[in-house]
Amino acid sequence: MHVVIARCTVDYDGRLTAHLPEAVRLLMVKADGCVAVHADGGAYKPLNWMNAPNTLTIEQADGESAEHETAQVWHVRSPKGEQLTITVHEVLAEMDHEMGIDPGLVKDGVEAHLQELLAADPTSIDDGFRLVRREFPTDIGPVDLLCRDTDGVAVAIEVKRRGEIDGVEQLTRYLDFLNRDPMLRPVRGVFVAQEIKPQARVLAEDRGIGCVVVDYDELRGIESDELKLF
Amino acid sequence: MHVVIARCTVDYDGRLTAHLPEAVRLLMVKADGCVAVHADGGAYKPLNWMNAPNTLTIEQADGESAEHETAQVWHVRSPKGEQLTITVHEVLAEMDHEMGIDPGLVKDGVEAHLQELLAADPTSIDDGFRLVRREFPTDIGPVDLLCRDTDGVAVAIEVKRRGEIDGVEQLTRYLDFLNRDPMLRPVRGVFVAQEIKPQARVLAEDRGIGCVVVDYDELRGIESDELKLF
DNA sequence: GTGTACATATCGCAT
DNA sequence: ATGCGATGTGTACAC
Repeated sequence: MHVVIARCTVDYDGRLTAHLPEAVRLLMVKADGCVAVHADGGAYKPLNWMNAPNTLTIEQADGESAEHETAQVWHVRSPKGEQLTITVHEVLAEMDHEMGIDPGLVKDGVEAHLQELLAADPTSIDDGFRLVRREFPTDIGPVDLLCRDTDGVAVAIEVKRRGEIDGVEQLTRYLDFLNRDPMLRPVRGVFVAQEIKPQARVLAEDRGIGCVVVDYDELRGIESDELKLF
Repeated sequence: MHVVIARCTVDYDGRLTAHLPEAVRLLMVKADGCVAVHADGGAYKPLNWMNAPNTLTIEQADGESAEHETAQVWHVRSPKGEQLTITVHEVLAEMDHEMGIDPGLVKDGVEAHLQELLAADPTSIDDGFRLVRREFPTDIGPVDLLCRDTDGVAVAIEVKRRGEIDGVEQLTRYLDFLNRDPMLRPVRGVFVAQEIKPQARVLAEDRGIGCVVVDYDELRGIESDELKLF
């Protein structure tokens, strides 16, 4: 990892073109060759960047350039033809350090957990729901949960952390395919999420898809309560 | 901007919980208070982070902690109740620098520009197109452009930098809703992008949606040519 | 403030 | 490679 604080101007030409006028910024070059230009604010996203793989060549200023206060020009090029040019006018601080490979991150609390909890107790979606299968396969991908309701009617369930329009589209596609299967037909749909956006709800209801909002912590509570009973 | 390279362990508890085992990483604290933990690879996204606003308190190790090799514990807390805890075992390098406010980024070539250019001259999509409205509202969100063709028929236009299947789905939804309005019906659709992926084109054509590929530089050229006429 | 769509999104997985 | 889904998405813009 190489870190430089420098007064610089930056130009990117690739998927779009962008220009950064002269200012003091942090330049970060990682071991895999990716480069990021950070301002002193604005969350974690850099102003400009180039992902690996790419090649970095640093052109030292010759005499004439030095007159124009240019110390270095960094050329970062990717195989796809993207290009980032950093003109370094002045280096204010610098740091270099070996870091080794990171052991990586352990996460908890994402959609998979929500799906597990609902699979363990589908009645938390609607009374009498019985699980047929998790990740029920269709030609266009697996449905999160397939259940049957009290009347024995098949119910396809799409689980999301945040319910937005895309999720309704996804469930609609699954329903289209599931309803071609004479063994399953008719299949109705239920959209389950911790939060459902109004426009997603409009679209879902317009298509006869039910909407259920669930609480992750509450589900986890119910789950642990039920475990206590055994 | 404060930058530290340190052997550390990291725990995040907020929208999810996550843990990073001990390793050498770069810690970045920006002037606005946001904090990022970077590994020496993996593009520009940090392993963990906390966006502004938040408060950072650094707890120096007391004697007992020092026995366990802990030098500092950083507590980052956001008003939303998210929390990032960085246990610093050893500081390997450090850097601190004032950078001032960044003058900001000038971008060119994003969808908004494309939409502006097309709104200014819809005939670059098809001869005789007249603009009715940009961001024409529907119950499920705004359509990029609504035009009328030479026959006075309404045309909904979805603009994308890169035309993929999602964009066709989006336009299809708008068309479904627009075609319920007796004042507009019938509404046809045109999908406009700098590049249209083959599968997106197949889907669009299957649904009777037209596809138009436009060249950004050329549009800008036409635009400046027309400006010259005035 | 809320809600929606865009992003040089990134990232991972399956085909 | 391409498509598709998830992300602690983040961010700007409209209502």
